[in-house]
Amino acid sequence: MSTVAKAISLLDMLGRGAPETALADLARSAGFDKATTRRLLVSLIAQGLVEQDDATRLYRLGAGLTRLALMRETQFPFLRMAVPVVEALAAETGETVHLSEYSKRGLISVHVVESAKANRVSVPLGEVLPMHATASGIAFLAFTDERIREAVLAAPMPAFTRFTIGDANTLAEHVAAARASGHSTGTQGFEEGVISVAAPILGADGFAIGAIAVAAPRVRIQKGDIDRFGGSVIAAGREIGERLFGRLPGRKRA
Amino acid sequence: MSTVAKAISLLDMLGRGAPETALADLARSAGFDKATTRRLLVSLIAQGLVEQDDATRLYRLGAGLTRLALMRETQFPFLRMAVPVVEALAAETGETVHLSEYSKRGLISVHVVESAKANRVSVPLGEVLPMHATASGIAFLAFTDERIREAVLAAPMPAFTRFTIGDANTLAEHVAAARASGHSTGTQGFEEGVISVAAPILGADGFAIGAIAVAAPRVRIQKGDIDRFGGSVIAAGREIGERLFGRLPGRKRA
DNA sequence: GATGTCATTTCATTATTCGCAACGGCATTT
DNA sequence: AAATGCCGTTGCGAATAATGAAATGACATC
Repeated sequence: MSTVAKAISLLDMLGRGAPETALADLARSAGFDKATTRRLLVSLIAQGLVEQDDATRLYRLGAGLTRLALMRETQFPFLRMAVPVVEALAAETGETVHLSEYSKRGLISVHVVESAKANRVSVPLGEVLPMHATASGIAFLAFTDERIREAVLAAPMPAFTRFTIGDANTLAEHVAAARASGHSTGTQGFEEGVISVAAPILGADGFAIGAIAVAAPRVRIQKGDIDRFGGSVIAAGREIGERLFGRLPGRKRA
Repeated sequence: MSTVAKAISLLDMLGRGAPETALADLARSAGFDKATTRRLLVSLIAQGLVEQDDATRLYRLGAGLTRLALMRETQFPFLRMAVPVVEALAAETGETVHLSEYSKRGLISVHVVESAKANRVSVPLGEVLPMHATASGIAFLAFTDERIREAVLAAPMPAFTRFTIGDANTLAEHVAAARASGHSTGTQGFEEGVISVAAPILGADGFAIGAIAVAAPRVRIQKGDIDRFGGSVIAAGREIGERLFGRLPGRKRA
């Protein structure tokens, strides 16, 4: 494990739990020696990625992360382009809508608009969505590079509910159906009682870079709702792609 | 120089220039060997903080940064609490308003609402504002921990314009005036033709954690505008602090 | 006042990182 | 077509940075 990987894993741990963490807790859950952990934190503090409370000695994520994320957003305005579309879709459907972006680790939920209804689906920001267990993941897989798809199909598929897809064949069927129809459906695969409908967001090269999804409590879904949501998320996903890269991204750039 | 410091400096370079950078350029401007640079990038890619275009081999900042920044925002909702106040101040003043947060490197501008007027001040997101050359920096210094203030007063003060404050005595005077009045004024110290008025945002311990500022073209500022803006930014800064930490943070936590 | 926990520092050992050099791919130039 | 130059990538011995055990001091609890 490289030193930078260790340092970044500390950032992950700082992000996971409470807003602030003690050195000993961090060292314990990371599995590093206390001295090692502290040296890594000192390096991260010097770069502004971590801050330490002067009084309590507790560590927390630093503003340097916000800075880097803003610089990325300036270079590639994913949120600026996508958020209005997400809001519109949420208004149209009245259900929770969430937007996710591909990363090595999985799909990262980067924006959420929750339904105004009392019984609604909640999605934490920054959460990593598993590819095999969510509508967003399946929609993404259906339109991504073959190597990524094969890697996910070959990887283990942890079960989150008793409905989670657990084998490569079933997953491949769902992916094929999504590629054919342009949208995917997730039925309680990640959380019980939740049904989602998702569509991919395509990049300049025609491969998926993320997904947009409508998520609603199962009890509220009527016959026809899924098809209606499907058409809406497809349109929304396509509009985001067009706003980011211009009109009509085809399979493979010209 | 620690390995993690090198890796993070690469993230900085990726954020600075064009949206995508080649390995050779990165190695050159960072001063690392090509092999070293690449190994660091590979580590960063594995963690999702950097992405590489499969076709062009160019590197760019990755979605993992957005994830970490969102997790931080979840733990400490600075933007969620502050943005509405920034918007309100922008609406009230009709000028550009920007919000910044303290970091080891300087004040990071984390949100900007630009004036609707044609002649307006523009502030790039993620930019690091120098403490000695901006109204925000002086407002921050006036209400920060003594050690941070002394460190800035002792540090070199690069000149950005012919109006930039260049010596510790002058800066200390401005800071003292800001502490007395509750707000600061920046007169073309960072960019010519721009006047800013700023107030601190105080944390739970009574020390500054950031600043909020109104920035307008010098030619539009009338007599009385500065005092009017001063009162408004003080109120806005205080409201952000209250929204974040509850009512009435005094000097030093009880 | 004793005990336990915590953050921080030190130091010899070890493992990781480093930079040189070489290779193959690709484009432009001769 | 051959040659040149630049690029990204990889291998290997040398150099350096990271490591973990242990010691220290501060703090709170018992």
